[in-house]
Amino acid sequence: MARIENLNLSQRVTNELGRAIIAGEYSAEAGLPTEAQLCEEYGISRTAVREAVKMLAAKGLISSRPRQGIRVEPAANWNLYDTSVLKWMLDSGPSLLVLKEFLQMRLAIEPQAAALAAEFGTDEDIRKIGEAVEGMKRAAADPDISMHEADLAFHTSILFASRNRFFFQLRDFISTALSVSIQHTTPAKGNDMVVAEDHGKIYTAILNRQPERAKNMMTYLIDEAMTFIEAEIKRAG
Amino acid sequence: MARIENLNLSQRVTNELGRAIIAGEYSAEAGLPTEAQLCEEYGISRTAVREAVKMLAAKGLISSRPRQGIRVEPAANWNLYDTSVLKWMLDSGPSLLVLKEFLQMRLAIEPQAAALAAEFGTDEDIRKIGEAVEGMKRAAADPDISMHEADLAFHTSILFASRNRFFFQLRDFISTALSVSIQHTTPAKGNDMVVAEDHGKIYTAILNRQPERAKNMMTYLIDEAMTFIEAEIKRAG
DNA sequence: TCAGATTAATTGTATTATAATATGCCTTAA
DNA sequence: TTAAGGCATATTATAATACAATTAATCTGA
Repeated sequence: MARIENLNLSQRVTNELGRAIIAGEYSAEAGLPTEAQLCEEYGISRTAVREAVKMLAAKGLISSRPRQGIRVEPAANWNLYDTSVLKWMLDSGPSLLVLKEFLQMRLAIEPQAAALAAEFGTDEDIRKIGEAVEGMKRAAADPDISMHEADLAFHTSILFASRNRFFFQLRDFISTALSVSIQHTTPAKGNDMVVAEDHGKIYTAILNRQPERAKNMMTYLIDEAMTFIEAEIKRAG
Repeated sequence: MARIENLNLSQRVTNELGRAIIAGEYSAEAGLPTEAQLCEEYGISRTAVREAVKMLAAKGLISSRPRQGIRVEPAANWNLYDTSVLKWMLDSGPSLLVLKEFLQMRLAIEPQAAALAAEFGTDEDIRKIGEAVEGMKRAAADPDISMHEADLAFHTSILFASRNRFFFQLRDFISTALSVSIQHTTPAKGNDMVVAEDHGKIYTAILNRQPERAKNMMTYLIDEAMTFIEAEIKRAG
């Protein structure tokens, strides 16, 4: 197995197996090879294999029992809010369908997060949102600055400002969804300033402690992307 | 360690350590004991300890590196959407604050899920929602039947009907949030029929394919609980 | 035909040994 | 005195082996 990055052996095996499971390379009926077979296949010790199996089990992908072997759990049990699981999912091809599901989730989470930010965010929290908006405006004006990064910072800062750990916990999920979304919806870099200003309106609403307005502005923002994607889905048939 | 249920050794150690970490029994600075110390403390082999450590690491609670030992990860990295993690959190005392956070999340997720169910749920999906409502009505009329169970079935069936795997994935989270909510908000069993009928209105809206109405009805339902909790928080000071 | 015992396959746990990693100390030279 | 580099050391990472526990499948006997 190629040594990639700083990951240790069991982590690399976890990645490889996780990816394969989600890609559907092991059926739910047949399950995975036995520990012994995996040892041989990867040329590693049982220790490493077992640790990988435990990590995947902890993420809900598999379960293992004596005599029965290692089984693939139903996809409904996979912890999709685990960063690794999400990554493996996207490795298997981010279809337009998944993108739509992402946007449906964002439409639930982010407007509510914006409202909570307006209600409960500290001044410092809100200042950070403002900084992100400034970053987006600079990026819109200067092609050398990354718009994507500032965009992520904006959405993450709102989740943080919601002062609700369950919302903030979704930052990786939202970031991933946003990134995938951007890949599909950004045709030209012409309207970057318009986008930045739309984000600015959300910031202003939060700054002025207007939860409903912040929520509506955020809904609008995500709905725009949704409209775009639905058109694309229709075109793709 | 007491042998509880069918869990094997490493799973029991995982539970015990997970609970302790979330209860704050190990500081982020000091971290956990070394593997060797944990072996001695629990009287088990390093194999079992390491597998527990790997599982907790997979859930974002800890990380371990050579020479450095086992560190507690910042709480922001804990995967709160993992069923076990959520359980350990509640073991450490479900405060009114957590309850409020739960309701804020439900207010984001469930109305949107109801709207999606009205738009995309299959007839079979919606039939199941109807069954859950019937179950609630029976429970409201007959004190021998569990209202709680039917209530959970209702909310879960809507998540399923959303036809979005990310919403359905939250069924454990929502169920937990709902259970905690019920423990706090159900004083008497007098208004059970009213509650069942409120749920029935959501079902009817979904059945009639009225996403906006379904969303609003669900928002109303959860807002009721939120109002109750906010009053309780104010009273508790 | 069925209940119960037996067998065998697989994971679960323990033990020991060695390797890899990273921290902090120690040495050395500028 | 201080900074760079190497060395010792603590801890996890990996491997190998042995045996125990679990459970599915098979066999046995009435």
